[in-house]
Amino acid sequence: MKGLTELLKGALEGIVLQRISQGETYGYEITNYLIDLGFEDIVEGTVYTVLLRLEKKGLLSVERRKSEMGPPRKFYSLNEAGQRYLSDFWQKWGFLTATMAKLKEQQND
Amino acid sequence: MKGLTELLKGALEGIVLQRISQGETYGYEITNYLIDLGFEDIVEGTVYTVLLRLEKKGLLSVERRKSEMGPPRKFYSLNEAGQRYLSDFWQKWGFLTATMAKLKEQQND
DNA sequence: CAAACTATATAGTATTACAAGGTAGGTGAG
DNA sequence: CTCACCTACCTTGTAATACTATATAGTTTG
Repeated sequence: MKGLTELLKGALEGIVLQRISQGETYGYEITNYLIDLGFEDIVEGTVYTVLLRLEKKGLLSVERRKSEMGPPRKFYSLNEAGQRYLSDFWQKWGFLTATMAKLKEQQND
Repeated sequence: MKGLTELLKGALEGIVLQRISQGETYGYEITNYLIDLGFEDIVEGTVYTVLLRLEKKGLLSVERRKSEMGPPRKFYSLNEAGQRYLSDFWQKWGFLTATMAKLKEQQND
C-alpha cells in the first residue's frame, strides 16, 4: 500500500524492533521483509537511519559478520532495554488503536 | 496515555477530520474531546495547526459565529473533498493496523 | 477590576521518513 | 576481463508535522 509515509512516523521504530525481536537480522533483510509485508514505500535509507537511531538509544546489540553472499552484514539483536522499549511500544500501539476504534464508532453526540 | 506524540504523527489529521465528520465543531471543543478520549498530551496549539492545515488543503468548510460563551468560534464541517480524504484515511489506517497485527503475530521464521 | 475560563493563533524547535546518491563486495554472462 | 546486477551499508539534505511557549481577546464571576 502506498502513501503510508506519514502514518508510519513513530511506528517504524517499533516495527523494526519487532522484526529484530523475531531473530537476529540485518538492515537489508529487514527492508525487504517490510516491503513484502506490504510497506511498499519503505526504502533502505529509512531502515538504516532507524537502525542507527535505535543503536544510539542503546536498544540493540550489534555484530558484524561476513556474509555468504555479498559484503559483510551487521547483525542486530535486542538487548534488555530494547525488549522493554518494544513492550512499551506495543502497549502504546494497543492504546492508540483502541482509542481510534472508539473514535470511529462514535456517533454524533 | 502519555508519550504517544510520535505515534500520533500522521494520524492526527484523520482524528480531527473524524471528529468534525461527527458534527460541526470548533478547535477548543476538539482539543478537549481528544484529551477526554485519552490523548492527554494533545495541546491546543497542535489542534489549531492541524485545522489550519486541513483548511489550506481545502477539506473543510468554515463559518465564524458568535458563541454563547466566550469569544467567537470558528465552526468547521467536512466538504466533499474532506469526506473523501477521511474515507481514504480510514482505509490506510485499516491497512496499517492489519499489517502491524500480522507483524506482531509472526513467529521466528 | 482581577482571576478564571473560553477561544484562536503563531513563531520556533525537534523528530523523523524520504529522496538521492555514494561506497563496496560478490557473481555470472559475454 | 569487464560489465551488469545483486547484495549490503551509509550519509546529506529536505519536507512534514507535533510540541513548546507565548500572545491576543471575549466572557463570567467573585
